[in-house]
Amino acid sequence: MLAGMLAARKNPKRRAATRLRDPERTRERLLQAASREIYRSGFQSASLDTILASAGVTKGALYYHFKNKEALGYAVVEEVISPDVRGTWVRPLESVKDPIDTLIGMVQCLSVRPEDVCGGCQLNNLAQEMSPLDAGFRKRLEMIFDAWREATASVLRKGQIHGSVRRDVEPTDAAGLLIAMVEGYGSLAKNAQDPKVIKAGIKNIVGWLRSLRKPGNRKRG
Amino acid sequence: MLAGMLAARKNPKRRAATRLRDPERTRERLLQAASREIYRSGFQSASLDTILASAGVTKGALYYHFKNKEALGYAVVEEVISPDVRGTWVRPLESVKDPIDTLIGMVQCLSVRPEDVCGGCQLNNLAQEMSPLDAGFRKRLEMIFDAWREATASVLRKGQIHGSVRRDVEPTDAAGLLIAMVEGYGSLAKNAQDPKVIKAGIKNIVGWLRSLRKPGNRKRG
DNA sequence: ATGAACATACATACCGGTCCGTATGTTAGA
DNA sequence: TCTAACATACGGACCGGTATGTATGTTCAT
Repeated sequence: MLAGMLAARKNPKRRAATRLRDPERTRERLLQAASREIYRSGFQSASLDTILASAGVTKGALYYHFKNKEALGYAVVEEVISPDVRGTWVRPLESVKDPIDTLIGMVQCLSVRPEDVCGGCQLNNLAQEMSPLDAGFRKRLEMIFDAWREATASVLRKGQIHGSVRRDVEPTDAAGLLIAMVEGYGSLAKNAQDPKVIKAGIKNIVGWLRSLRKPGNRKRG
Repeated sequence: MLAGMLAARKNPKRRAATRLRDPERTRERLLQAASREIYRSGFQSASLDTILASAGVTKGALYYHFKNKEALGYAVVEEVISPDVRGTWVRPLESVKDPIDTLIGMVQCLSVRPEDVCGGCQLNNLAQEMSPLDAGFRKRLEMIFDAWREATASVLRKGQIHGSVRRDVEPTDAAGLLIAMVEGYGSLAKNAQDPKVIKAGIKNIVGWLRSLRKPGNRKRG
């Protein structure tokens, strides 16, 4: 046990002993490289050779860790995109006081960096490309959308109970509309290749979010 | 001219004399076939062979009428998608009485046929795929979006003058938001592969459109 | 009979995927 | 403890299929 850890100190200065033969790291590098390449080129046009070059490994490594290109894509959805969306749109909604303020803050945190705007939303990109073509992608992506919408609807319901959200708001409808707005503006901005579109979108979405607040509970006048 | 030409009348009864050698028709068939194949598979994955088989011609005809695949794609944007969007979202706004009612009617006319919902919006599909990759596509598609937004904003401005639209509405912002909602719900429905998503979207968009109406001008209580 | 409007055949490049080799770790028996 | 035997983790050549694009032949229309 101990001997194993200390073993093979051949080149103490070069190569931190963990560089070679680190399968978890290799798999993670493949996932990240695939995520980037899919983000740039779409799944169908994503070249495995490009992914391999970016990850610094070869076909052998890829097909050891993943059955095929499709499985690699599924893994990107489950292990890269899904955690990302959860961290951005679901976790911030747990244990929250004012839902509207929180949602406004999240929308205002949408990236306006040109690189992000021009590339679009990873989730939506893949959904648009693959959902009509591949049920495996579709189901995995729909689970992410569902989690996003349900988390938003849930926080709106809590707000209604607490009294900060209008009672005539349908939480599920409003959550769906919010997501449609976010993705819709993301699409327009991606096409325009211009962060100004997203900035205008944030302003308008925030305005709509304010309209969900119960009269008399306004934080800003 | 009169002599010599025995001209090989092999099959006089088949082939109405105008079927063969109709370059305009050939070009149009190529455009329509390309439009369908691009709609199904996206531009990058659209196969020229599939397009040719669908159009019933061969490579020679394609490369006689179009310089390359890119030029064919551009022509689809300009000669198929652009007129389609104009007919659906721009022309109905010309010479209109109540802008809100008209916009509501247009949104309610959004197709809920499974085939259309599952395939998504031609315009948005191409924009999402190609805008980050090809400036030629991007500019052509942006012109279409601009025309759509400007026509909508214009009709809202007229409504403000006429008194049917609230004065605190920013026409350009509202037009952009409407388009974002339409495309956003279209994206969600395409991913869900379920017309119910679009139906819910129509309901919510219509509700938002009603909120733009000037108080006292409501057509419906 | 001459150019326009195609059809045919082919060049070339790249794709995902397979196959086999090999270096590295791990285990088991003497 | 040494090592044979095996499992793991890759490297890299190679293959069939398909992609766009080209070069050239053929036919129709005037």
